[in-house]
Amino acid sequence: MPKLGMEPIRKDALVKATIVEIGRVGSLDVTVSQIAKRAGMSSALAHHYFGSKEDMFLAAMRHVLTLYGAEVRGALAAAEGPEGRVRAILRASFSPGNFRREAVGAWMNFWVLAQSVPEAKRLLAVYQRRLRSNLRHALRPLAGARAGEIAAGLGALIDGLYLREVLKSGPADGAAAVAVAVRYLEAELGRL
Amino acid sequence: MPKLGMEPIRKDALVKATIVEIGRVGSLDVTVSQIAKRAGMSSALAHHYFGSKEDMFLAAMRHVLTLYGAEVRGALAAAEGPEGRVRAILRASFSPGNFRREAVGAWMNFWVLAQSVPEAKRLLAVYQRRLRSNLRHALRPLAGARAGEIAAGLGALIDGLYLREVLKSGPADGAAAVAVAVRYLEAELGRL
DNA sequence: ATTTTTGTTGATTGACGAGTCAATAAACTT
DNA sequence: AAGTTTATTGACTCGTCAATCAACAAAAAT
Repeated sequence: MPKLGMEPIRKDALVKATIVEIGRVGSLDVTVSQIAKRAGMSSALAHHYFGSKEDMFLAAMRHVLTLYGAEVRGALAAAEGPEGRVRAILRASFSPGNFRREAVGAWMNFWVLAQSVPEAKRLLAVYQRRLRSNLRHALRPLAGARAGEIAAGLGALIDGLYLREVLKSGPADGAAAVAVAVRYLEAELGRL
Repeated sequence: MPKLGMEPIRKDALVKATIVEIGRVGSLDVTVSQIAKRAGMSSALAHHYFGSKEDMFLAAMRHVLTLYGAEVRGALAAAEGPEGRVRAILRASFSPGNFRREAVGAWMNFWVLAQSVPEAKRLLAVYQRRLRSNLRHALRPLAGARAGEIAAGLGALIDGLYLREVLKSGPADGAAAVAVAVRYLEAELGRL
């Protein structure tokens, strides 16, 4: 009994299912059938809405990046003062949501995807540039000419702390990650 | 014309070919045939020496970790003074060899492998513990009680800088990575 | 009322790939 | 010389999976 206007609903369900499955399996070795099943439809329908598995992956990646972008933007809007802005970015980057099994798995594997799929590489590069630009902008009033260098360090540190979480068996600890990043920031600002 | 004592030679060739292929393809989606071909033998022989593809991956991972460990140990032996030891670890971590396409690809994908293969996870955890222990030990005389925290940050930073290199199209720049890490160190030691 | 568009799936195709096996050959052992 | 161990591969099995297709159903348009 086909209701109309299913396309966006189906696509959305597929994108979310893709992320969950990648996180569950821990790699991109997920079949379209697995994803479709979790999204409550046949694999044929998945192929109908997305032309290929790769398109599904890319859509999932855009979704994760969009969520993250929105989180950062929201945190920035509510922040006050230069330092508040930097801390807002850090808090958004290490929010509990970003440390959920699926999110971390998704990021990790999108990195791998970027190795072989140019469009994935492009998307990641855009995200990295934006993150760094945000950091640099927020740091300018605090660190002047050194803002760029500090932003580079902070950006890498954020990614590195992500990686750490992957290896831990227990529940991820975003607070600890924030603490490390804030320490670095304080050190760079000469407040030790 | 089978010469005897081929086993170690074949295994070695396979391990190296595995790393190269993973780096070339950019994911773990390499076939045993590809690896075997690059190593100059049939896929059947690869299966003969390693029981399975997974065993091949694990052997390759051990190889990479062993190389890195040896590099760090060598650099430490030649270092003088506490700060020299920290810098030695950084230099070893960001040596040109570790930034070659294959090496970076290998590391990235071993991280993914660790998600689904417990033995891989164990190996990576051992490496991480050792790196951190080395850093902490070297930092103790410089930072006292804060050595642990700083080591945690530096360890994550090292991994994060790796990730950055993956996205860059041009040749990797180890020197820039070292510079960022050293900045972090200097900042934490309050020498800005 | 019938044609078109949208939604949906079971069944199928076609390719590919991990792992096995039988067979062959050269070296070592007795 | 006969037998054993090691090296090696082509051919094969068996499974999996992305992508396609034919067919069916319901809403919209004509």
